[in-house]
Amino acid sequence: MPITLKQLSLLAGAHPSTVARVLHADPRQRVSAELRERILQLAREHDYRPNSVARSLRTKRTAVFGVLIPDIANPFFASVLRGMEDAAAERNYSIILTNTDDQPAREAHGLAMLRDRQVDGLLLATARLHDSAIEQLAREQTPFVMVNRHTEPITPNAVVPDDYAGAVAAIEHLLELGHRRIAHIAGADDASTGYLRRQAYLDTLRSHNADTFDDQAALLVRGSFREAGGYTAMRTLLELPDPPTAVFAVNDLAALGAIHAIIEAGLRVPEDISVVGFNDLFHASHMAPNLTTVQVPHRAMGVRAVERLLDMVVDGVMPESPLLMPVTLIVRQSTAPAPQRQPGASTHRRATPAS
Amino acid sequence: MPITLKQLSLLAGAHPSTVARVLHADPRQRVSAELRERILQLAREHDYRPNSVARSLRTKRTAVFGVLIPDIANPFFASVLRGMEDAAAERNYSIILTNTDDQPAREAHGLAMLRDRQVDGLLLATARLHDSAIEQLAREQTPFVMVNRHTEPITPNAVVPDDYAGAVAAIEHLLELGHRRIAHIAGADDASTGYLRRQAYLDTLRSHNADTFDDQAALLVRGSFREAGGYTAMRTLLELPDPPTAVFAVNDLAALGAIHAIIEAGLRVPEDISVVGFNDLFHASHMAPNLTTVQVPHRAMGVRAVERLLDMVVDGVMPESPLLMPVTLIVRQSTAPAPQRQPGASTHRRATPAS
DNA sequence: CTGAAAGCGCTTACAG
DNA sequence: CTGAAAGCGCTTACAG
Repeated sequence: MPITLKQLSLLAGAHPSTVARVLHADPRQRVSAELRERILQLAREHDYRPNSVARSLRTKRTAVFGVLIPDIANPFFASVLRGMEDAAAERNYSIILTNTDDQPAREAHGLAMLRDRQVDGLLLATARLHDSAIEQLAREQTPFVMVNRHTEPITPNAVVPDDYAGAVAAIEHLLELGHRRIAHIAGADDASTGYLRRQAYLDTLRSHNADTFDDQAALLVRGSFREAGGYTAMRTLLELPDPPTAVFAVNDLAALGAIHAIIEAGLRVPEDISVVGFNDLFHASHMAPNLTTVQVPHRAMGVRAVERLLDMVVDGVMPESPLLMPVTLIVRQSTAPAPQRQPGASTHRRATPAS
Repeated sequence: MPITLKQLSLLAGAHPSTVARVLHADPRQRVSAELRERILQLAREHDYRPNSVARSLRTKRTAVFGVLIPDIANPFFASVLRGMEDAAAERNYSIILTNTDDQPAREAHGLAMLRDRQVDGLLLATARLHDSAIEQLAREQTPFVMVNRHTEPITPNAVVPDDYAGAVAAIEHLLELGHRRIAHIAGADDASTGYLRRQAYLDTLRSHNADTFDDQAALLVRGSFREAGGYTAMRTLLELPDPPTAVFAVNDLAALGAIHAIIEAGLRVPEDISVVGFNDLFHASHMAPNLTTVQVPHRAMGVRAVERLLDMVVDGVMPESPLLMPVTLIVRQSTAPAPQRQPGASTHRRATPAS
């Protein structure tokens, strides 16, 4: 059992309030040097540590932030969380984690639990473009920051990748390689990431080929943010009479699934089909082949989100505008010049064994 | 501002203690049906939710577990944490996360912070074989469970992979493939994982070749649990006059680094050198080549650890013996029969281009 | 069946 | 310079 303030004050022969003042190094304190020394000495001897729960009840501050994340086992979110925890620890804040699996019921449950625990603010990596739970938080003036995804229209308390610019860079890279049949494996379009990357895809292709481009005919397939979605979407694309020579996947996991489908169909990446991902997951550089992708500064995004939340909660400073984290196209081995299509050549040709 | 119990009791025209009893569905409660209904109704209307901080101060229970993890950005620990959070949420417990980067100072700081927050128990993924911080916790009777690593000798509050059996399976697999020069890239030997996997390596080779085996001459190199360590260790091995034909790495990250070094040297995996990892990381199956590895049930390990801690803290049930999670050798593409060594053939030969 | 009170361990405005 | 008191929002043993 750790020692309490009261016990300490008994030992020191001083009133608890005096002890508290000394321990807080209250600037207005004017305690005699001798008494202060005695108190400090005893606190050290008995390793006195204030009970945060009691302090929180009194001060109405917990120094805890609640985090809602779809799935911490997804390495992207793990990096973001690492950044959050580092930035929080720096200011003696702690992080309580809740996984939601993108299920509104789990989100609601997590939010309620976090509020019951009186967290000082929330970090949400779960925003949908129209998100009633988040609108509710805004109405209640609960301090929160959105990370990675934002609601529509974007608000100053958002810290997100520059999805649009990243997707434009990816598509332009493919165009420069000579690709003309460029597909997009889209994510959920109720998430800003999925929506913006898809929009950038459509806009870039349209502006590049204003005369003939037709949104309806675009090689746009709904996938998901996960591997299985990328796999299924790619199979759909491969069955087209005239399949794409390049694919921009909404993220690295979907790209991974797409590559599986391509290889399974006996085609090669990048010789037959180029693939670009998004995020630059921990292992994007270890995949077969190494993935060309749009790098998002995951960890820094977590850091910045917490810094903004601390500004709001501790310093009362509201952000003026959303923070778009800069992204970078990293060209690796999964993209190559468009193959020369021989008219009439089978698009389902087997990869010729190299030997 | 959420409503408090006191405000609610005013509205109900009943005493706070009565309201509390109704809300807790106290079995011994014998409140008139009418009053109970009125209170319940008002609580619903005003969305009354008890303040956990106040409750915790009173009950001396926070329903929070503290977690010490080396690095949540490591996908292995991310999976473990996911399991922990799932199992905790099931019982309305929350998780506060602290990253330590395996630095004792950060561990001490994290532990102090978690204790100040009055967590009900600790989940430690940071144990060293001789760990004074953990010995201290044991002395103080703080409830805690060790995950993935344990102190020496192993105690009942440990939930760890069956490291020894997994490593034996890996080595036997290589022996069956005809390998005789089998190296080990070891991890830190002050961690049970590193220590046991190394011991299993030595024991298995020794028993397989009792006459000629010499511990001192074993192809044992100190690496680390991270990629860079595997890379450096492999380079050392490749410079030997008679390099190994197979390598058992202490974990998948080290295996990844080793594969880099092998490929960089112009050799092939598995044709020239077989590689086995440990853990089966999320991306072990996506690496080039797909990694043969010992699968550890990461998520389940987190779940079981929390269940044990809940048993201890909530139900007062102490575990009788440590829990060794079963592991499985997964044979993929990074292992193959030992190459036929031609006497005098250069071991640093370039891979012959396949075409 | 319900009320009144104590108290968890702090912090802080109020006195003197 | 330091003490005495109130109170954060609960829970629970004690009365009646």
